[in-house]
Amino acid sequence: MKKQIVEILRKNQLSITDGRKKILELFLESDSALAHHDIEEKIQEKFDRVTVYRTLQAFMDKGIIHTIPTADNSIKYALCKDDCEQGHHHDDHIHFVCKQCGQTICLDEVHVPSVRLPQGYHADQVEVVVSGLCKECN
Amino acid sequence: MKKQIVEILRKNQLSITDGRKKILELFLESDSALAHHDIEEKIQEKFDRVTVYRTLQAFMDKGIIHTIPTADNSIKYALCKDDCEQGHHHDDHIHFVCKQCGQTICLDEVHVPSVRLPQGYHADQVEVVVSGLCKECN
DNA sequence: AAAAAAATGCAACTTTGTTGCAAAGATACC
DNA sequence: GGTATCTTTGCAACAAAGTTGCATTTTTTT
Ligand SMILES: [Mn+2]
Ligand SMILES: [Mn+2]
Ligand SMILES: [Zn+2]
Ligand SMILES: [Zn+2]
Repeated sequence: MKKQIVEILRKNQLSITDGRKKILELFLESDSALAHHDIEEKIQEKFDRVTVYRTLQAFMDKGIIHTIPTADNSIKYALCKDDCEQGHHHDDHIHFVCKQCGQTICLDEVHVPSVRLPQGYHADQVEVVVSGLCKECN
Repeated sequence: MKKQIVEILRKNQLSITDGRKKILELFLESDSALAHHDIEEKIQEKFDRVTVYRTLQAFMDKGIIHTIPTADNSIKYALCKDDCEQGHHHDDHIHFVCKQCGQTICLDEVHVPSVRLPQGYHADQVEVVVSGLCKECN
């Protein structure tokens, strides 16, 4: 695990720091997406709030994590499983938000459906967020 | 128009106040979704920030407007065209965000596709947000 | 027109996010 | 390993966004 973490950081040309290792570990351990707030809560050692922001930004830039849109002003972040790179994400899976337990989950095996847009529109990216009851809560 | 505004408020059992009339007018006039911030900008008369929050909340509760999730912490709001009521929204259309002009648009004529979830999951609601180039910017 | 009910504005506060800069830490090179 | 260089961190100070209680104003009801 520790090995894998350093591996990922190195592969992405990020210097290996305690904060980055810890936050990346959090993502690797978690099976649901994390908001900035969740990260600050879950980290026992305290890293400055600003560091967490900057780390998330760095991970985003490198294509290590991706965002999941929400309607409550609390962007969620999750590991990219696919081959995302520096500046280009290719996460084409859908996301699930459980109304019971509140967890946000990447359903990597469910690909985003293709949507037919009206004449003139050009789609770059399709985000699908399904809410309801998850496997556990159902 | 003025007539329609009062009509909508009355139908939803909201008392007719200047703030609500003005904000509802804004939504009726706009062809793109509005964030809280946009509303404060567009209103010339100044209503207190808190009033705007409370108005949006009231409109949401009544099913007059619906939210559109974003990945940048700026929830967008738009009029419900369908038959949304007190507590139950039935907006099953997709949303489009233009990367050029930044506008968020309800594509009322494009229904959300059905997604097949893994065993055990139960979907209540499907949100689809497509981003790319809009009709105008393409 | 008066009474009752509801919405507003204000103040005070909390939470969230941003920026510049000095200190600390990581990497590269010898 | 030891040192120079480059990067990251924490802190402070700030800005923006969101919440709550309460007195005043406005709207609705009678
Ligand atoms: Mn995902
Ligand atoms: Mn819509
Ligand atoms: Zn659940
Ligand atoms: Zn556009």
